[in-house]
Amino acid sequence: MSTGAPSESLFAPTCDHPAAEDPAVEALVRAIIGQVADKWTLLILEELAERGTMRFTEIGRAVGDISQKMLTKTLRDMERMGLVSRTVHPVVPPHVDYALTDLGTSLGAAFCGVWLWAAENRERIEAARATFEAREKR
Amino acid sequence: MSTGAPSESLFAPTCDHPAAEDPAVEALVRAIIGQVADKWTLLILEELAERGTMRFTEIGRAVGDISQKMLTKTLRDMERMGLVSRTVHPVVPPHVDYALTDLGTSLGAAFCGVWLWAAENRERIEAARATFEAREKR
DNA sequence: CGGTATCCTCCTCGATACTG
DNA sequence: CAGTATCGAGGAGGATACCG
Repeated sequence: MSTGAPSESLFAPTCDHPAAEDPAVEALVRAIIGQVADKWTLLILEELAERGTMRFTEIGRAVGDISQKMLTKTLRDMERMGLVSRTVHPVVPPHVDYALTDLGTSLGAAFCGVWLWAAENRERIEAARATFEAREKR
Repeated sequence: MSTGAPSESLFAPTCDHPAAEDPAVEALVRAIIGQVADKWTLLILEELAERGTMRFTEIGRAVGDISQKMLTKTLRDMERMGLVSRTVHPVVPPHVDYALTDLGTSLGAAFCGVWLWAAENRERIEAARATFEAREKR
């Protein structure tokens, strides 16, 4: 922000290799991150974290430009991992509520550092990109 | 610097919506995360964070099962974003060194929270998956 | 309303071959 | 050693139509 030193003490200072000790664990962790770091997952996570319980189409509208297929798929995957809970109210017309579990909420908190990093360093990245493009042409 | 960042210092523990205030910023941040949360990017980031300066084939060997194409592409993308620096030593045979920039190092630190989350909650996720599969069958 | 099923289109990614 | 160029398979993801 005002001074340098962006976000050093948000979490553990260095975090050299959290799960790198066990290659099997690392592979699993990597797989988890791969699924969790999905565009739609992140967006849905955000919306649910902000608004609490939401209905299917409500999430679709909030996220904006997501197809029904991707919305269903992403919600299922999140449910499968235990990030969201799905509650069906047996009425007509159907009514299905989605909400973050504790696990989902904690994931949102974990991603906070990355969000802040991206927000803080957005201009730096754009500048780097411009520099790279310029150097590329020469 | 930042266009109208009113120093929102009320980013308390939970980090509800870091950049959600400005949709344009959020879109850019999302794009950044999308690129940064790539499987190979994460792995290369890890290796470079642990070992420091490395050469092209050295990174390839360390990461393990990455094709030359993906290694080149990912390193270029990371360089483009200013995450790594690329130094060519004009000798025969060619010698190219890669190292994390300050930005790259800070990204590694930011991702620390997610790594820890994934490592800590690995078993919980696997349990949730098992539960989901079981419920699916009924 | 909240899905599932089908088709179709990019676009990523790997394998292979070649080069300075 | 450190790439670039080309091809081809496969999966991600959108559009559309239909169902409980």
